[in-house]
Amino acid sequence: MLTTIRPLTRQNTNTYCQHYLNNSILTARTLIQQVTRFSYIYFPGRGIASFYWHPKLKINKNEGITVTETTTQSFRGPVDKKNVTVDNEIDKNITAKFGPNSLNKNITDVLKELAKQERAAGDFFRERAYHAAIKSIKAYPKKIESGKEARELKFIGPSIEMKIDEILKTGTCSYVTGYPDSAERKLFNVLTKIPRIGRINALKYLNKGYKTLEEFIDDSDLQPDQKYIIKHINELGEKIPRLEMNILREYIFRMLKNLDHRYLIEACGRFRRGEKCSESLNIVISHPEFKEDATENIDDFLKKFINDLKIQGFCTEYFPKGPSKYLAICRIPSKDAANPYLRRKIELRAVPYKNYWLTVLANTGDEVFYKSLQEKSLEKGFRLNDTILAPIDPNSGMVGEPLIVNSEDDIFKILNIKYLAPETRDWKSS
DNA sequence: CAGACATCGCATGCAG
DNA sequence: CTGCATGCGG
DNA sequence: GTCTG
Repeated sequence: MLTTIRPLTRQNTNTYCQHYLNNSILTARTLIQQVTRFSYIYFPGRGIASFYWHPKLKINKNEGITVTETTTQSFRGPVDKKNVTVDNEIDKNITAKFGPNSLNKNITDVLKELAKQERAAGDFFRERAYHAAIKSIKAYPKKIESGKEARELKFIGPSIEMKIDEILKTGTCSYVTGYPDSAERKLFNVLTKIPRIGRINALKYLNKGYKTLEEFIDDSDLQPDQKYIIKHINELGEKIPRLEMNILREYIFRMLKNLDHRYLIEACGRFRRGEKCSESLNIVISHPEFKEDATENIDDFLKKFINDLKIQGFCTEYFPKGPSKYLAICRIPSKDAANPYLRRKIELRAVPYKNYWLTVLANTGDEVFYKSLQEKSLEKGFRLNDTILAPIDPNSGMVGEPLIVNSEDDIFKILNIKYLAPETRDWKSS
């Protein structure tokens, strides 16, 4: 037996480092990547941008962290001249009631389309600019009668002013209609729905000469999950009605509670925000006994659980997306064989108990709301993501001890932000 | 009018 | 192997 | 795309 000879994995050869911004343990490789990629990082309350790392911090999974040599090296980016001011605008937006203001839906709908186009085109800043404009218009309590009137609002400049005039006149905008809905563009839109195919790869495949999905599915580079999704692209593209999401959720919920009533489960995403339908269901699972330092147990649990779902026939197929995260294709068992339920996408993940509410918050979204919340947290001197809520020392920029979070409300309380019900977190759409 | 705006951790691929 | 670039996702 | 200095 060649027990002494094992393949060298990349992980074994890496030196691990501690990221001073969020205390996460990263490989030196990744950390250096981050340094080069984001040459400066803002700290709240001061404009200094710096980055520290421990190149000699080594991790052994069994023995824990051993510091072989503590060299602190700092990278300094350009110094930010302007003072970071507390932006009352954002505060208002965060805490204000965000009731649907459909007075100017005719305009925002077109702008939303434009934002979508810019995203597909890869222009992140224009996409963002349109979203800012939409937000601004939604907060405006009157019906907009002219581009000039809208120009007074924040984030509306000369370009959008013109577009609004056009929208008011024609109901649409030549930038929208001017985009030909060609076969190529349609294929592009479908391709980007496939996991791990974004706009770059979609373009690459288009340039390779694929004209239809049928041709594309034979591409040898495709992974099983990609092939499966292509095969069922229409079925899986169907939106799940809320009622059905509830049944799916209930099924998993009962399975879990039968195992142990202490399991925590939350269906996040659009479902939690109270929307009528969604393309997938996003489920987060935890348990008080899920410890942060024993993630293998959590991985094992989820693996077994999802396998059980498959044995029962509820889950027809599943694809790992990481050790504690799966894409499960599920179908509600139907008594009427002639009318089976459709296959649905369920994102299942299990997390340590400490991260449960942070993960739920992050996964509930929407994107725009959560991003604002993260920005707001930084301003208030906290680091917030799906694994940590911790104060940042304004002088050193170092992240302190993670705070204990036992509910979603805790997070809002710590940040001193009024709790927002999930239903009101719909900032991007509607 | 030029430059800022920016989740970030991770996988992957390339050149040397 | 290292250094570097870049795409993706949620 | 808009905003800032």
